[in-house]
Amino acid sequence: MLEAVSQLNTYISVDCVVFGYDAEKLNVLLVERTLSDDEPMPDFQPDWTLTGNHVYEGETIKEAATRVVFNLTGISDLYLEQFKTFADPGRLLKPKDQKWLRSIGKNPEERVVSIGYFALLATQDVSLKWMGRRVKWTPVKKVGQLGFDHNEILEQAMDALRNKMKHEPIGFGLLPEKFTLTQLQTVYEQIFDTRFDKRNFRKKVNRMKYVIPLNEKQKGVPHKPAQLYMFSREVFEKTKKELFDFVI
Amino acid sequence: MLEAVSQLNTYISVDCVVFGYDAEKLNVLLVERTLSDDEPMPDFQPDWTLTGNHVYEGETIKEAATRVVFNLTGISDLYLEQFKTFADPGRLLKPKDQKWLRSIGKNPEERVVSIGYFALLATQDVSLKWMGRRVKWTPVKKVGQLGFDHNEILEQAMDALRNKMKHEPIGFGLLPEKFTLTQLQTVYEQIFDTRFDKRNFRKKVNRMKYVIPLNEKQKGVPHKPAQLYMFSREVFEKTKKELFDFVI
DNA sequence: TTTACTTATTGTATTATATACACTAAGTAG
DNA sequence: CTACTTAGTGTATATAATACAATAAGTAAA
Repeated sequence: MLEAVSQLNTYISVDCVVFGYDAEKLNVLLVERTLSDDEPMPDFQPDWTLTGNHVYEGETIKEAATRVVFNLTGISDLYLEQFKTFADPGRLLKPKDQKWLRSIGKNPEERVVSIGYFALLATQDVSLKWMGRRVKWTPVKKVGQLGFDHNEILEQAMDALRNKMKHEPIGFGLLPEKFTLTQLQTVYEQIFDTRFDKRNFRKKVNRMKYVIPLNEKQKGVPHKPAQLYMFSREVFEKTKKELFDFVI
Repeated sequence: MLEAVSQLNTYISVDCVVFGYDAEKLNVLLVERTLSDDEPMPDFQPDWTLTGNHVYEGETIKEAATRVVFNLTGISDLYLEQFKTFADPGRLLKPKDQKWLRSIGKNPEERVVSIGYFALLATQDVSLKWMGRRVKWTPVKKVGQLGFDHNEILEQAMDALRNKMKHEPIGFGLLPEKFTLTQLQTVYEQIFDTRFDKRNFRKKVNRMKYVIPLNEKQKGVPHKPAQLYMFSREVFEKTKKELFDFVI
């Protein structure tokens, strides 16, 4: 991955909401926010934030987001989408945020624009990289109070994810390359917090010619093994219908 | 409208793609880019750009976008949506852009983040305000080369508009409050560059209980006057179906 | 080997929506 | 009253949505 030699821009950052699905639930990647060891600030309790960084001069914002995700996961080939930008005055004005900004030598008055990206992957494809700070998966439903305005950013990312998933075949980004139909159904049930009828769900998938059955079955399960499938974006692009599937 | 006393931030701007529909075609609001009169730069030919401005310190980015649109149109109650942010290095590096930036005393090296909004309105509801620069409606299909990276921004706005219109009832934002079904159909035909069957289109609209017939007909037309309708967002919110109208 | 257990897989009937297609109705203008 | 223009409507067929329950294919334990 690109290792920019140029300087970090101080007022443009990207925040990445990295969603990881683990066959049961949707998780989000968080990093611990601490002060550097030599900072004498005993009242600063470490807490958690989304992953993000400022952009290098000379780097595009998408490159910056890709770099952030790559540095933590080692993955660069994933679904990554810019969903919203956060630039309001007051977004970094909580006392704890101000304290942290000062501690790393930033001007806490400076207005920082943060461009939000969300990324999708299957947690089983990832081993988290230690980048000098603790990193963890947290179930989205159990995320507590985050640093900065990151709870807001996470919420907006969830909205964007749900919206996109309603109309584009991106749920596959949360599954391993080979998956079962039950796994696929469960992804949608988890994210939309609902249940579907199995037969009707499969009828629907059946019509989608880009969900392709493989000559392979699940292994190592203590019950009837399920058929494995893969997603083909190529077939999707070729077979998708245009229009009149729209709302007025 | 808010008249900020604070200073303009130099590196955060909003660009507004103001779409106006005029019963025939989709237009976009452009402003002329000139040098101030006392600038001795005879080789700078005026050209056109989208409408935009930097944000005031203390102002949210949505407020800034609302202000920009209000100042040109006098309208503040319209559909306005953040669709994408443009912050790549090199987006303002064309010689003409550099010349212009220098002429207004900006550092042309500074990296400027521009947050893109698009807005919808019916041109007949608007009388353009003279803000010291020429302003005009241009048919989207006839837009030539714009200043800065505004052709790129316009294209992305069109993409966002089409996408949103496929799944949300926002087409009404381009029509006057009372409209005919033919007008509604034409909006969609223009924007998606296609034709629909009149009977099928009306059957579809008929099922949408939030498109409400009024006790009123078109006036002053030299043929059978059409029934007028209105859109009710309230009814829409109450009657919209949840889920399973999704793509896997 | 048999039984219990678990998850995978499948079909039918009903209703709603999509699509293709052409004629009549209600105005104005001359 | 005739010509012109746009508004408004119905039917038949195919596809998709929805509600609903029994059988199949494995493993694990008796």
